[in-house]
Amino acid sequence: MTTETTGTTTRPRAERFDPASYEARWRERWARDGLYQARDDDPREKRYVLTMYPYPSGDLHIGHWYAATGPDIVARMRRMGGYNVMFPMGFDSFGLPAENAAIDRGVDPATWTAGNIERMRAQFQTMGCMFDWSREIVTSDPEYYACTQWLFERFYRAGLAYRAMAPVDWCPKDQVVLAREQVEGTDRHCWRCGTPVVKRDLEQWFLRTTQYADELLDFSGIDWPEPIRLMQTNWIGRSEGAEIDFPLEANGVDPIRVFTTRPDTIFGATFMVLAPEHPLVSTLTTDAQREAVDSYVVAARRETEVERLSAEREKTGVFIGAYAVNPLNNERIPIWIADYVLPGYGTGAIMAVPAHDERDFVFAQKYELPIRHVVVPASGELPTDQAFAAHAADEVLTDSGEFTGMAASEAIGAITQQLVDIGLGSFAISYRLRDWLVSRQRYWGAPIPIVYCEEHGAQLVPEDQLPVLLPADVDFAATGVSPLQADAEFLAAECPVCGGPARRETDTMDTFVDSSWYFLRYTSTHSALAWDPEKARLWMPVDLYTGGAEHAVLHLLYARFFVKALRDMGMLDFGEPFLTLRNQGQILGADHQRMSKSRGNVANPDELVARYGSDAVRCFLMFIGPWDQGGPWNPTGIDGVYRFLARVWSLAQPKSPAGEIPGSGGPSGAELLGSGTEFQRALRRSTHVTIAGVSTDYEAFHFNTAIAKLMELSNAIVRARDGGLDGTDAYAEAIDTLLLLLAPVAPHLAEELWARRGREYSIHQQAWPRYDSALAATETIELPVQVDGKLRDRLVVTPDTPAEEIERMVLASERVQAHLGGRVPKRVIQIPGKLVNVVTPRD
RNA sequence: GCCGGAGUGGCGGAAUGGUUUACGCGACCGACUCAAAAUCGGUUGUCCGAAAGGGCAUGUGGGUUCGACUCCCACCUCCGGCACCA
Repeated sequence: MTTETTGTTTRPRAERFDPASYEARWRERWARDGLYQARDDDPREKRYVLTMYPYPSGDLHIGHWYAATGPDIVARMRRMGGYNVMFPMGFDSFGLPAENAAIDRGVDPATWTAGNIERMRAQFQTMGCMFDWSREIVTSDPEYYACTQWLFERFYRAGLAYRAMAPVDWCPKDQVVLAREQVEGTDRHCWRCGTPVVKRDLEQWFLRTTQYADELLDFSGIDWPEPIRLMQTNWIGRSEGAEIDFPLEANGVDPIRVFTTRPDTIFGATFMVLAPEHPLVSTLTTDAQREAVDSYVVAARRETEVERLSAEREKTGVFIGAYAVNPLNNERIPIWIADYVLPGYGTGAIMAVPAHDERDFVFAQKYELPIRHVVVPASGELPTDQAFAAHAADEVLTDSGEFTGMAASEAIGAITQQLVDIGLGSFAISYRLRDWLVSRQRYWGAPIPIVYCEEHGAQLVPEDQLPVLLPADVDFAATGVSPLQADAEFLAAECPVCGGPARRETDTMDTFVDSSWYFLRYTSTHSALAWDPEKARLWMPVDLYTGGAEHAVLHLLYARFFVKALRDMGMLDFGEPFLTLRNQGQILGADHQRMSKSRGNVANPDELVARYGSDAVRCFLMFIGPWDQGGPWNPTGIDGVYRFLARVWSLAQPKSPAGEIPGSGGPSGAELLGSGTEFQRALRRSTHVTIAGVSTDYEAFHFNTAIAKLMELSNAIVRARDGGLDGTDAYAEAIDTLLLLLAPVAPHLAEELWARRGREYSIHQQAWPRYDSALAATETIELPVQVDGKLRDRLVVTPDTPAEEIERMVLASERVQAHLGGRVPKRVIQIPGKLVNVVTPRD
């Protein structure tokens, strides 16, 4: 026994803080006891907490720890708050890397994936999260993808899956088509490998996401971050306007239908533009113009998507020789083709109003087409030149026949109505959103359950023949052709209608199909059905979903679409999968770049865990800053968090054999008030202020400030100990509360110390500490005193001191008097309990 | 270009109308040690001053207010998303 003279009182030397001595032991115990298994028959109210499952790339990196710890904290707090919490985990295990490994190294994708999953599962387990591993799912298991195929068949039967020839984005490196959402950036590159995509006309499978465009814009009833809602809203891109038919001058041809958001500018339409791909182009082109038009169309087809869509590129086009008629003033309008009009949006044709549309303006200038202003500011000032006039508020129509003088906002409806009345127009809405292209020309995915019969065309594989299994032992040569296409045994099928020979579909599904319903599978992992309806009703929807914001218009949009479609098929009774969504920030490399193997800036948590323990890594990650912000990785501060945990370790060691649980039977706040045990009272105040603060911080995902508050409490406990308070009920209450509040962040340390103090196993099954506002209240407050807004003095008063008394005390203050310098205060502002400000007359 | 988000000590950050810089890192000083590490105690926005004390400071410039990191207007920089969508 040693005696220390400064800082600490005499006590036995504490056992060294060594997380490795207990962390793994508790994890084994928790697993053995099934502590984190969510039971379907638990009568308590359910909470389904979910974090996005990872792709099994091989190793867990620091970002996985960061992403998982946040929801784990909330899940653990909810559980201690009395809820039946499910927090499952699984693997999104189909996808290209496995297949590329097969090509590069000759390993079977299934073997490669299984090995990665095994390693990552073990790494996940070192985090000490309360994952319910009994519900684990692996999307490449035949049991799982049988359900994915079965769901595809439901979508097909509901008319929500269809096959169509379409110009699609093709990644030449990965040899696969991509969904629109998987093509990124100004140079239109592949989301996975970064190679610029090219356009190809291919027959592909689509899911009809556009059917739900309007409903997907409705976020009422779900609590999602504003930026994600905005991104989805912009992606869907709803535009209200009109479709207008422009009859052709030549007889016997259908009119050209355009979409516009500005029908009020129709009197300013001086030419029309069709997309080069527009079906009417070849019929309308005059012989004189045919050669020029044909060569333009061919050139446009050869353009890459990048060149075609670049906004900076100079606009080009060709007059096709034909004319249309403006339905409202019968004016003759020349028809052009130009590739700045896109075939896939609206009707693929526009009325060009160069005075009021910047693109049309540029085009008109280049080809010297007339520019006519038909909308002017209400003040009546006409533009001095024939320049482009950006849209502004309070405009009126001019030079627009009977509509001249009408407010532009009103004219939009009035002109459209007139067109409706004469049968040449309709109110219309256009969306940017396209249907979801789900076919992938690769092996490692769920085969699309379709066969093609010469006589009966595309037919679903009968349900009792599912799953369509991926063949083993296939040849993964880098030929650019899916190995399935070269597998005669796989290709051979039977037509379910006539029993004759049929060819099997060789495309597999986008892995985002797998992840569009995995949250349903967790509710009934081993069910023969995709999910057990009763279990889904019990657990769904997900109460709290967390993950990266990069999925805003991918997974998060697809999953909402899926659930809405399944609801309309009568398979679910809700329309939103995730009630509350929170996005974690991204942990960047030390070089402030995204972590990636190729950059060599991936931080590996294993060394840190070995040195400091899981709890310290968890705490540190949660402490470095706001969870939704992320930031560059810099492990220097971990020592501070480790020291904090070591301090908790030494503080919470039992002084004597385990005893009563103090606090519960201790004096109430009211009894303590004025009891004379002022120091104990101060400690209890710290304890209860911390309960309130940490609870609200966890709930708001403010883990960094929650940990700061726990550090403050531990500092207060150190002072109390040094003041001789250990042994008191207030002291024991502070320690137990500290452990309970710390348990979600540092589950191993809290459990170990809880056990050492002789408390009931497990700390993770204890009730969340109760906050007593009377105990948190203060008897005296320190009021800052300002003169003209600058801090000059402080005043200690009781909260019930009358305002007149405070004012008298403030004005009596020497320091205030010194700063007044003889001036008479103009007024004294008091914010009760907050501050006093003495205002002097202005010079 | 359009739509979001963010700019506070040497560093990560705290405070969303009321004491700017909580909590932590780092640095410096001290205790313990033969010494070092670890641990513990202290100091730490900046300028002037021996001190008492005072001036200045939350990207920039204005405004509202007794009082602004916080609200309003204009601008600068950085990060993310979208990008010829009629």
